[in-house]
Amino acid sequence: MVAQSTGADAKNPIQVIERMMKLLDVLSYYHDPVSLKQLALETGLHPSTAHRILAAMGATGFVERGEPGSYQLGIRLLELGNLVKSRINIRDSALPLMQRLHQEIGESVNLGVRQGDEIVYVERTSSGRSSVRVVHLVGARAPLHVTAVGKLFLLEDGLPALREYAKRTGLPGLTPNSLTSLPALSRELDKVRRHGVAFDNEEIEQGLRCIAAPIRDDSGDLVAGLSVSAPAERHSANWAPLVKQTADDISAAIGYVKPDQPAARR
Amino acid sequence: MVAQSTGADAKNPIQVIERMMKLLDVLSYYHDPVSLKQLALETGLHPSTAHRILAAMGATGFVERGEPGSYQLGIRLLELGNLVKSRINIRDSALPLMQRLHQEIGESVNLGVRQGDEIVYVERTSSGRSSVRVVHLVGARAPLHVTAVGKLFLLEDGLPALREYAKRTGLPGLTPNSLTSLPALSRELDKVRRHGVAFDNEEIEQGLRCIAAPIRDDSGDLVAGLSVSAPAERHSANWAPLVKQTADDISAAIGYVKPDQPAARR
DNA sequence: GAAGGCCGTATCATATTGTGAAACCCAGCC
DNA sequence: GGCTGGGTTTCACAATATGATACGGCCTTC
Repeated sequence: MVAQSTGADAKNPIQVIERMMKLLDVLSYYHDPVSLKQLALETGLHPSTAHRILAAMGATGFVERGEPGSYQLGIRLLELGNLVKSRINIRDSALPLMQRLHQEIGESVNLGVRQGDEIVYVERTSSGRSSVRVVHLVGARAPLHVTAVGKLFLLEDGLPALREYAKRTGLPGLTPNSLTSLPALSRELDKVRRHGVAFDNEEIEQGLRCIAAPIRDDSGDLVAGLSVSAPAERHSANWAPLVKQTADDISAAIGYVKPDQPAARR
Repeated sequence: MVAQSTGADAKNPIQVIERMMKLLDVLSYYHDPVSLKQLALETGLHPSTAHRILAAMGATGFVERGEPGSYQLGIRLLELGNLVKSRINIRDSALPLMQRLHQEIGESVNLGVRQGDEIVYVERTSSGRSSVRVVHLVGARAPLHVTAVGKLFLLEDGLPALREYAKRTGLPGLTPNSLTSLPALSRELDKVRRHGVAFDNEEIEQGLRCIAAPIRDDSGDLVAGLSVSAPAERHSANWAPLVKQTADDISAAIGYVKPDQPAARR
């Protein structure tokens, strides 16, 4: 008797539910149907108990039974998942985290999405703290290759698409620092890949620098970029980890899970 | 005491889980955050009980708490849902149901997906029952406008795209019955829309008729068509409901939920 | 500004609920 | 045929979740 539970328990989260989650964890770990024995083994539950819980979940479509004694995640989860997805909204999910970042850094934090060959800024922290309020109003647009956020998208596109973009747009320069040649831009994107964050070093506007990190949705698609923009003299490269972390947090909030660490919680 | 449960219970599906599902049902019904009271009311659970269960679910990400006492479905469901989605495979899900249909009708049952301007058949029931085995081998291709399955996709595309298709392909005819003019094809698609199934009346091959119904995935996209093909003399229009039903069953199996009846189960 | 609701959360004795050892059953295998 | 090894079902037991009650914010009302 008594739970010989492997891990620690938070408070009193109804053992049944906790066990249920354990089972779902195991099921989500193996993409193929799992046998009862296996489940019982890995969760540390009695086969009997596991069976009972699984049966209950089966009745509601949480799990499906193929061969008797063989279980896998059920479509009901897909239904519910889609419901969640439909209510998720990047701006709303991002805003609180953006504000947190804004508190920490004290500079403008922006959320930009791609629209064709441009980045459009859809959200911006609007505290009055910073006296010199630089930059992008909400709704502002800018070419991909001169913005930090835009570079994230260009990298995602891959080299062939980058070439087309270059040909299509001619890579216009807005400041002396703008990267207006394909090789220069390509090298820059390589840097972005290595760092996981992108920079804009006075490429769109003199005296303005940016750092941006990618935000991905539940299917792994790059859906937005989070950027901090500040006057060049106040800019600090130390922000990079913070920006990246915040972007990751937002990604998580909208359902992104790192490819290597699947949905399993434990 | 005693469960004053509204509905009937299957066997002994662990009350807690059943209750949990009730809560999820209510949560999935309202797309916005729901208050504890509301939940308790609609599920018939004691506020205290509801609270406890919700807390447990909250600990695992099944539900999220915004304002205290305000609950909504959590991202964990999205994670699990995506896992389910990734393992779902139309062919595998469709096959058993196709075989069932094949039993009932005794004619070839085919599964076709779109590939550019063609339908390609990716699965076919292969019982030896019917001596005269007509039709499409797996892997066979055919233009959209002369196949029942193809018409489903053309209808989905809408009129403008249909015009482009017509211009692009020239609507070649394969038999005297083929519809080779835009007006004729457009009228035909109207029929498809009204009936919910599409027909092919010896349009691809003399003496061969088909009925097809649409298969949709969890996001409502048309992903395949299910068709029954038979020699014209054996063909029966009575199959239509059966084909439609089977296609609907397959859709359900891969996560499609009818738009008007959301994920709620009860 | 105090009183009164209202709603979410925490407490705790109670008995209803889920538990798990053992029995059962069904295949497949020696 | 008997045996092993899984899945499923049973059942007496007590640990478990239950829900009446109490608590504590917060807002509205008077």
